[in-house]
Amino acid sequence: MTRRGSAVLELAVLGLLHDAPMHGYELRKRLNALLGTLRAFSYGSLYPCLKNMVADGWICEGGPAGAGQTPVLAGRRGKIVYRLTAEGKERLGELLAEAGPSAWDDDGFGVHFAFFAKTDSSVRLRILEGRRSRLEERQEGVRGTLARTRERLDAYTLELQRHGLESVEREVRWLNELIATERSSASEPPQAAEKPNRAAAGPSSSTPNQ
Amino acid sequence: MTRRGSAVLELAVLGLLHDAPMHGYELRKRLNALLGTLRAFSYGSLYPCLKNMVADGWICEGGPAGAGQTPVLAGRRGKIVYRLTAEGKERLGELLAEAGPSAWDDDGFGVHFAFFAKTDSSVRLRILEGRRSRLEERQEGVRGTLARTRERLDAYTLELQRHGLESVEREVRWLNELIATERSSASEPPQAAEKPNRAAAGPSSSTPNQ
DNA sequence: GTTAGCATGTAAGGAGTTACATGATTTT
DNA sequence: AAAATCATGTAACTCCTTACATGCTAAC
Repeated sequence: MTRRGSAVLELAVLGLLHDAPMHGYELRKRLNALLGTLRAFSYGSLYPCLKNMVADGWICEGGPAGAGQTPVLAGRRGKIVYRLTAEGKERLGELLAEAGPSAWDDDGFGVHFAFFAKTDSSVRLRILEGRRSRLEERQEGVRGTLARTRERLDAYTLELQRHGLESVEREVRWLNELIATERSSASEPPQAAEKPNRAAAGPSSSTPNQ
Repeated sequence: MTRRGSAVLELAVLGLLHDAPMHGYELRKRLNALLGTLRAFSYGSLYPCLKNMVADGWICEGGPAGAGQTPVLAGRRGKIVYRLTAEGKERLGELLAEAGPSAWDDDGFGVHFAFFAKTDSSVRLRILEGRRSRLEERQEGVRGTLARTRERLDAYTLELQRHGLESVEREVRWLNELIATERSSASEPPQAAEKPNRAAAGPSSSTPNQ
């Protein structure tokens, strides 16, 4: 159980490698595309994380699936293609089933949401609701201190608070819509989804990648 | 020039102590009230920062102003009231005159904005514009990778990207309004901004969201 | 054959939190 | 005087970035 960076990075890597084996460089691009405005990781955190995940047995070096061995391009320094191991898939399943606080906070929520297509409907709902109540708590806190100190604040500070609160309100409204959609379509994908998996039956998918 | 935490914390402390001398505990409350949803600091970063700032000469221990001496409540462990030194005021002035990248990024912008009442109008404008172009760059980047990878993304990931982009667009519109206000009132204080906005700037678009 | 871009890696350190340890003051 | 809260401080640890170092592969 070697220590590593955040659970965020671990989940993101597992989730991306679940779709297709990849090397680190490519992984980083997809990672930052996936997280968009939320976050960006550098190689300095990605590569050590990959090492640790290999040590933990979640992922391994080597080509797609059937041909078990490493390509062995000379002694060292070729591309290293990583893929999920069986334990890695299991681990991914555990992480995607997590609906506790770690999936509600600013760091965790985005990644969990990004992999909602791989997540059970009930878990999705609990994460959305957890996130919402987390935001509502924050709203309460800010509104409280704001009420207690409004008179001492200048116009700019006030405007900053106003904009901050409005952003949170906006996200709450967004969550409300998502929750409503999620509830109305009890187990369907949102509208045009295309990955109804989450059955985990077929191991050797053997995607002829690259 | 002892090392310390971010320039954010330094500026925030200087700005708050400029209004009134305070001890650390109180300072932290004001700090987190000031930054609202943006940020929250713990004692573990505040107290060491205060020490460093004393070492640098920006602040010193001791009561308000006229009565120069420390209250000296026994040998140790009473409240420690900090106040700005002359050098500290100078330093604050320098930091408030900063209109470069450090005042545009996610960390820096909020604090600089919070002290806009203490900032020159021209500097305010440059910071707002810098922040805006920073956000527009980010928009471009995300839109680009989104366009290149849209087909491979499921509905949830897409929704995440959409919401992220919309948040950025919203902040850009906010900045546009602020910039317009700033330009029209060349050197006046902002206005009694309670909630008179939503009509100030060019692009408007009246936000149809819900 | 040399520049440019792909690809992997690591050491140093910055920035901040958590958890703990302690003491002072107020409330009950 | 016990409990709660105010107040200060620090050591250990987490997480991530920057800056560097290296090598492979394609284009010109």
